[in-house]
Amino acid sequence: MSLQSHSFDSLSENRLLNFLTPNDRNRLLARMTAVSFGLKDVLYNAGGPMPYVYFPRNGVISSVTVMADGRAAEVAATGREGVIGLTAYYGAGQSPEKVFCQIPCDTWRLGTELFVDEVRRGGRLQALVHGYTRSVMRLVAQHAACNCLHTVEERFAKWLLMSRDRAGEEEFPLTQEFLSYMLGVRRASVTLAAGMLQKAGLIHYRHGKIRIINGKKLESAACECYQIIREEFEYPL
Amino acid sequence: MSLQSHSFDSLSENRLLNFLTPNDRNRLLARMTAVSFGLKDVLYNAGGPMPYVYFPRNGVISSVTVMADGRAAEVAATGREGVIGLTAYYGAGQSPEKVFCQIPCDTWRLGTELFVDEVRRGGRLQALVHGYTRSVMRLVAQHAACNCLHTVEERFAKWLLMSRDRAGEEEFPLTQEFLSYMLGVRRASVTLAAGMLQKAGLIHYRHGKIRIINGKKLESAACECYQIIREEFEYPL
DNA sequence: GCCGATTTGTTCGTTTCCGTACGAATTTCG
DNA sequence: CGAAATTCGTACGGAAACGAACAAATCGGC
Repeated sequence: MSLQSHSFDSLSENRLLNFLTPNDRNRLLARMTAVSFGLKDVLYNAGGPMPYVYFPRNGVISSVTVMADGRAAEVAATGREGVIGLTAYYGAGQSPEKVFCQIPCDTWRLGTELFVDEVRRGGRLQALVHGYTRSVMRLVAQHAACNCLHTVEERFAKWLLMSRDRAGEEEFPLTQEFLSYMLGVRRASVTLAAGMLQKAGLIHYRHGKIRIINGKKLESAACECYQIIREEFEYPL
Repeated sequence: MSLQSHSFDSLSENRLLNFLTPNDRNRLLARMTAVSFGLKDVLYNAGGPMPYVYFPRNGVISSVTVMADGRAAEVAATGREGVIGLTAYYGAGQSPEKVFCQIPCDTWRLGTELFVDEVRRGGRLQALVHGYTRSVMRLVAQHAACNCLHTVEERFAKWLLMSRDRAGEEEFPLTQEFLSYMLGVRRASVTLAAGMLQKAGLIHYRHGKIRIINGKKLESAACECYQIIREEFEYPL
């Protein structure tokens, strides 16, 4: 994690912040700090405190539910369309999930209490946060059903496409070990699925990096959940 | 679905409403109608309108995500601890899920716009709704991971216990066909799991009715997710 | 360019669950 | 009471994924 100084740009690269009026946005930015995260840097531990909320400007942040035996599954991925620490606004004292950096990213960091106060003021920020809440609930619900009903290969493709959309990149760092943790399956199952998709020419990967070759066909390989989620997050105001 | 007249009792049998001040509660009750639902009655269709919200007084309401091929999986069960139609407050024009009656119940029905206006006033109702939102997000996230990581038998036991807590009954109507729809698995898989639990003396079932015989042991048969969710909603033992 | 660490490929037997099908038991209703 | 409908038991082959282990490929640092 690294801190940087910043000038008060008109746009913030975060969708929620960008929908604010320039006045509101600048007031918030004045209280924020630019913070960057590297691969696997932890923002919150499960059951740990949430002193800050974060507005990603790029990259992807993952939230995973961890079971008692250490196994885990991702419940949400957040990019520049959202904010990390939403549940604090709804009264959570500790993070219910482990939250960490999946694709290296830059964020705006804001003290949690400041965030809560700002949202409570109402206005457009509150409307945005409420709309985002609705989208997150839909996302998690769709994942829940998806995890019951769809194969590893379909979920693998869905996951890649979602990461691409959020990061805005066709290539990003990703090990199969890591992804098996996200999907809640064996690493060998990921190898199998990855091999199929690579043979079909949809992706290319190699020692910790993966690249999407044919996004259109990859969408066909993914389950319907991907489209549903993508549409959910294309909310205008 | 049936409508009944009602007198303005001081308590409503719904946990959210009961936490309100008597004044607030009575103001809401004055605008509500008592509505009862029978098995499989539909409150909202997926993509359909949400003209009313409902505060259950007993029984259980299920929300399921339905896929294009008709298969489905439950993402939430709601009893007297919550409210149906929460997402309307967060700006949803249509229900993202199919919502229907799982265990026959009586509810208080309130016009959606009235509900939204009341919550927007702030005060204790808003605090309760926000806290409930947090709990629901946790519930759905836990289900999402659970669906990846736990067996049908574990999830079966979890489901029974959650239904019992919400309905406040040890016995309720339930067909295996119905449950297979909830769990997103084959009916034959449910038969297998049910047979195991019955042989072990934890439950007894017969032609559409199921009874919990040994709740304590059933908790051991369930995955850890059950306890986590129960604590989240602070159900009494 | 070599070495250790990381990442990926592959194998084995096993378990869980699937899709399908059909018969038996139970309940409902005319 | 008898017929129809619902619900449950079970069986089959097959697919998907598991847990574990080991070998091969690739990369980064020296």
